[in-house]
Amino acid sequence: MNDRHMAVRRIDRSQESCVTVHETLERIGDKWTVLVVGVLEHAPLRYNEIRRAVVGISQRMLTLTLKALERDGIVERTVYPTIPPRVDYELTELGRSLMVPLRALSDWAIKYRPAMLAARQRYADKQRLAAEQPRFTSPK
Amino acid sequence: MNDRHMAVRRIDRSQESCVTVHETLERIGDKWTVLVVGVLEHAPLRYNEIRRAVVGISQRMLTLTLKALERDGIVERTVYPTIPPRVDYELTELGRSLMVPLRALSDWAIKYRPAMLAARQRYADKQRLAAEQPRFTSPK
DNA sequence: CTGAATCCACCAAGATACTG
DNA sequence: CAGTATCTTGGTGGATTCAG
Repeated sequence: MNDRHMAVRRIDRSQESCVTVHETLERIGDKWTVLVVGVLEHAPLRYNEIRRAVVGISQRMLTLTLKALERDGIVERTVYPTIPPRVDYELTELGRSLMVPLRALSDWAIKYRPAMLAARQRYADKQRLAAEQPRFTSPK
Repeated sequence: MNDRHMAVRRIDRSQESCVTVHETLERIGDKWTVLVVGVLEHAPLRYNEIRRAVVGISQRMLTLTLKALERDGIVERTVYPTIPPRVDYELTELGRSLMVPLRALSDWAIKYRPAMLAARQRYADKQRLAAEQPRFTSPK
């Protein structure tokens, strides 16, 4: 049994954790979640404060995102029954713990984004060349 | 100027890194990327080996995912011009560096998933109670 | 075996208007 | 101020077929 077979085997064992990451990413990998969590990192904010901080988010999406975050215990919702009503959102302990891997991802993104963009550029150039000079590679 | 104003101010400064995480998550937060990267962690694999390892992925999605990963320099594609053709995919150095924050996220997911599920359960119970016994909270 | 191409269903998400 | 409700749409992803 060669390396390849060993590797394919090993997939089964690591599949579990892969799926777990996948599920987590499906949860927080949507369009707005990390942005909302991000603005809540340093202090609790009110509904409209979040709305202003997360540029471009619609009311609907903010409400849905916050509700999902509340449901999963990432943020806590506090209602002050005043007039006008006031609702604060703040990260829970669980939410703050999420900031750790998020920061790791942030560090990676900041460090390697240039490399990614460079790779993308190289790929684009390669594609462009292949399209412009097909006679060199596929002399039909 | 109180804490809240300070916090709102600080958002501007941290906005940049938040957006960076957000962009990265939009890139790898899709349905299949992490799963594909996951199975490639330990060894290069051929197209159909990946297909079998990532249960449920369609040909189309695998091709699209691999192409995007190749474009961004996460995986490298090697063609062996044999008959039948053989194509190996393996993580690049950049791809392997991505495994680090991914593992951090994995650790978080494994550690706190129970807490998340528990929170979700509590939320569901709370909703159910509010729906079943509206007379206690909103005596219409 | 490794794709590319086409068609189609579904859903996330935006816009808008309304409410307590 | 803090949401809900409804409508609409662009894009993601699945199924299927064709090709080198």
